[in-house]
Amino acid sequence: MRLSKSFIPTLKEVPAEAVIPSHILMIRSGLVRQLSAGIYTWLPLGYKVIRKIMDIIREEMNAIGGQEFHYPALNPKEIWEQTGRVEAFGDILFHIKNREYVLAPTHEEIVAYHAKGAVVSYKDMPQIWYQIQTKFRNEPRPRSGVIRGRQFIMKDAYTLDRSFEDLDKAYDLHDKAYRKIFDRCGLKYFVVGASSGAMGGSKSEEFMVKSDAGEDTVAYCEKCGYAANVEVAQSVSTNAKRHNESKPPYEISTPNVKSIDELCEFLKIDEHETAKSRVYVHDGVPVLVLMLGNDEVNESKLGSVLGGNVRSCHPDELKEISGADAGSIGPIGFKYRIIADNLLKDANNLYSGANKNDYHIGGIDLQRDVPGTEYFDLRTVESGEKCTRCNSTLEVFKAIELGHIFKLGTKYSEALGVMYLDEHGKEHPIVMGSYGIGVERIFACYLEQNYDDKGIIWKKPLSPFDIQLIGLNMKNATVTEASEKIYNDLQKQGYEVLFDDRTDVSAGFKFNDADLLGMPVQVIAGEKNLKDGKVEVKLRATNEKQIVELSNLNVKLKELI
RNA sequence: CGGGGUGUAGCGCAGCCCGGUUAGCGCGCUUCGUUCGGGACGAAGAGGUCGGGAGUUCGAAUCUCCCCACCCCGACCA
Repeated sequence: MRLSKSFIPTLKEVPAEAVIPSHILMIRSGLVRQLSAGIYTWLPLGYKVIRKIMDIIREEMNAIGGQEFHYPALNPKEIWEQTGRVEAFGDILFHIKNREYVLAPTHEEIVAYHAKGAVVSYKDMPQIWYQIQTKFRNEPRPRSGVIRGRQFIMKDAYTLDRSFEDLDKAYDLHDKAYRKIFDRCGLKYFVVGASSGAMGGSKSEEFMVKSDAGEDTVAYCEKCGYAANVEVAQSVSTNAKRHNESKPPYEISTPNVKSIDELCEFLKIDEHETAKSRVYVHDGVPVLVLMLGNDEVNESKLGSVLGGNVRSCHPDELKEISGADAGSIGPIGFKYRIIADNLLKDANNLYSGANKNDYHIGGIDLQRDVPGTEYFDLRTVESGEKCTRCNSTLEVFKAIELGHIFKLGTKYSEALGVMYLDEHGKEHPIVMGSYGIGVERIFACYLEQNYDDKGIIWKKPLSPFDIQLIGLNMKNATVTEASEKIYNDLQKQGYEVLFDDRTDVSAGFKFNDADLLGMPVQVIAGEKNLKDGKVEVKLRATNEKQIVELSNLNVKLKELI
């Protein structure tokens, strides 16, 4: 493609609305333009990359027996009501104003609808149905460029099986296919076991990429591959001690001592001798949560332990509940339910609040003094703690979810009555699986992982072009003739070439544009080298440059690409 | 939805606090000339409902009120 005739609006300056590297690069290199919050137009160069990603996904989905569909984005609301998901999605679901339609945020219902009455025998299964299509979600806050949009491209696949055993097989096929897809795209990713939430299924895995732009926080062990959302992650941590001798509880005057740090400083004790108190309200009833030292309560873990409705207590409620303000609350004399983190199990000689302002109590033996205490894992894993599997060091960081695979089970088939007959003529609901990949997220994650201060660094699989051919000074006849010939030759060799044939742009400008756009190889045709029958070949990734005989160019490129 | 910020030429910004000619600057764009291997130079140009509405005032980009859009943090996130 000729740059002089292409719409590739590169920008020298950083657009105000872009903050994260991938978003900045997409806009600066003319790949994408924003239309509205969370809604983007893919420009030709960007769409070329999108198509390459989609092709890789297609090849790998077809390889496991997937059949490509194209489901409608516009769906009758009625079907969504039958599965209760109009309510479940709430404001996230886009509603059409002048007809009873919704814009599909995913397609379980539609797959089940078409399977009904059509996939009727155990002989009709297994099936893998997938599509690559635009999805709509009314995100309350779109952000991070294309990473969280209101309209986005998703590959979604659905499996239909007769049994949970067969679903396991379909799930494993997708697990393997996903790894191939992300490997081929050149991404560094990891896999997290996750809870499947409102999708309504059992087992699920998330494929994730480490990134500050991510929306999830995960704990990851490089050594053994343990990865978990911090909402559920666990680590090896040291329990509070149980000393041979339990001191009797005694009150200590601690004027103006509120935090654990202050308490340790005031009493010259170690954090591990203290229990921090947090009060929550669970379905209207106060609960005291005790944590060892300065450990933070993990509210997701707390939520799943307690169930129901949990909120942290307002400061002005504390006095009435406990008799003291924050900083002086503790288990002794607390009149409601008390739960504690596992690390505090049966600890003694602890210091904690006295439920009386400016007083703490020492010599607390949880076994003896607070016998009703229930113990759970309630703490949040932090970077540097040890992995529960291999005892190596865990790292906690933000990550972007690229793909998610679920074992759905029979939720949708039962809701919509999608049944088949087994070999004994007995009726069963079809067992479904659901598997998504965010196409733009692959794009954004690739950029997050492959750029430098000059711009994008493409590798062959996703690069919109293999080669950027730069004709320097296209007003010079030698350069024009030679570069036109090279352009034709390279294309005949089967390379995708972006030819910078602009006549009105200086050399430096072309070099910088080429580095910004980031094709893996640059072929630079200038008067200086052409007069010796040579061109310069530059590798974008390493900035390695070599002068190559024109006659040897094809051989050289074969080595490089 | 809570908190913070921004909105002035295609892009990036100044001007606003303290109202007063014809609203500026850089980049980009057009024309001509020069230059031609690391974001060239000169000259001449085009381009603006100052986000929208209402108000205060002799006079509003500037002050007041309402609304909208976009960005960031949080909540939310099958």
